[in-house]
Amino acid sequence: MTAPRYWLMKSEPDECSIDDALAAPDATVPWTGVRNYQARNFMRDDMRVGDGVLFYHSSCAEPGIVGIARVASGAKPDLTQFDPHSPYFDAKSQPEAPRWQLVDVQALRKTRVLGLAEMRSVPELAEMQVLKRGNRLSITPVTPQEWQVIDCLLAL
DNA sequence: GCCAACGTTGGC
DNA sequence: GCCAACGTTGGC
Repeated sequence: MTAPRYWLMKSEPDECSIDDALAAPDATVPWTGVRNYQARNFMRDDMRVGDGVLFYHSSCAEPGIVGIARVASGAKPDLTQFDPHSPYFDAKSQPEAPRWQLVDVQALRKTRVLGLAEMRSVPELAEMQVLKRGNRLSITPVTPQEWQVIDCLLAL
């Protein structure tokens, strides 16, 4: 597959909000906690440093896109998988063969909240994976066209 | 390899 | 809190 250049990445604001990311050193955070193979594969196989990221808040009062970020590193092991005290601990993952990988994400700017209802109201965004019924994937590719439309909407 | 049961995600 | 949708597990 050709590497997409744009992504949407979900984060629960209770865990890591756009404000948390912007407040981190270099505004950069490791994208910990992904425990789904499809999402992991996107990070491991398809992301490149500099790819555009739509920072999305999920499981919260106002779900939606809340900021613009970029992929800031290549894939590396998610260390929380080896930490017995972490909720993301995976007893079946061996340090010699880490099962879960992550990338660093650098927040670039906070935007207004582009909520799901508004996204659904835009025909050009109808095919976005995050809007598909039953979608649960925490990382999804975004087309250049979708990126451009969202960029315009965020400027409003 | 099938598939039922179970656990999780996440909007509402 | 509800519940639809989906992924994973494990018995067979």
